[in-house]
Amino acid sequence: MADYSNDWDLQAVVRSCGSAFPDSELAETLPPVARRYGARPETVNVGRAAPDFVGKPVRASASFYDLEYLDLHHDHSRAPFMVTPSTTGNEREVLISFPAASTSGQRLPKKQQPGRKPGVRTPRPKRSKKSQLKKVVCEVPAADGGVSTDLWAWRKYGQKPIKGSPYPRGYYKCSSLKSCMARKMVERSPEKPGLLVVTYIADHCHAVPTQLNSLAGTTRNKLASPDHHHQQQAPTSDEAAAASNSADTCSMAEDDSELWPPVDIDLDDLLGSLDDDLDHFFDGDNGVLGRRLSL
DNA sequence: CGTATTTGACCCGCGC
DNA sequence: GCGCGGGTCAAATACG
Repeated sequence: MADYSNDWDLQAVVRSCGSAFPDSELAETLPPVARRYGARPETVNVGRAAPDFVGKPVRASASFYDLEYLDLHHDHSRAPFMVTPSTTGNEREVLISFPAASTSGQRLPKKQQPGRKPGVRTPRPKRSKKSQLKKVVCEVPAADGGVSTDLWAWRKYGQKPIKGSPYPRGYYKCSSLKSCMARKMVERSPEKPGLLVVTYIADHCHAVPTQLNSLAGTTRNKLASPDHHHQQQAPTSDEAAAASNSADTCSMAEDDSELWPPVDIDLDDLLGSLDDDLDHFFDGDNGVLGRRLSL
């Protein structure tokens, strides 16, 4: 079956980045997989654009920063990222980078260690070949307010230290739909600690959730507690948390106060203004986008 | 009580 | 074939 049938979200990411360039430049910059997005008229993706949020730290009760939010069709000079083919040479991989990195916020600490009893283990289905997975790699500023975050609801399912990198990598899967295979990995760039490297893998098999974290009832939006500031943890854990929270959508949980400047915006307010913006957007000369909204 | 996060254990692909 | 390293699972725990 066409394994690209659910590509649209990844393509959306690429599309978003692509607009940072003049079309001609984009055509030269992107590998085939990145240029292919235009050929999907049936897509249901709503490319929300939120130019006002680019580079602007915002705090919300859930994630709203998708690359989709970045304004890709208006002001190129404001587009905070660049798209380049992955250095791996893999056609299925695209590197999206956000040059304007800022310093990372410090995250807090956590408590003790849960664990898992050795032994019992259920058999798991065979893993698909890694090399066959579609990947979109984004580099985003670590602490500028989460330009990198997206509309999807993610649930963290793992974290691993990566050889050669002082920073651990966080693993997230889409929590909107249990059957959704979309995943992402978030790690801090060893060369540029101010950058987070976000790798999107697989596709969402559903539309952007109108209610983020639909499976979750709660988004752990812990309030900052004084204790948090006194507890210190291993740097790698802090970094991981910072990375996760900065680039993740729904896990911007504990103590964002250190990570997020004191700008408080409710998601509803945010989306409300966004909707206005979108109405504008779709009513304008963007017939293409309008057509893409074919739900 | 339900859900998210943490984190050690386990699984598996890949290079040698 | 073996070992390494990355990716995933799932129990324990935190939190609303």
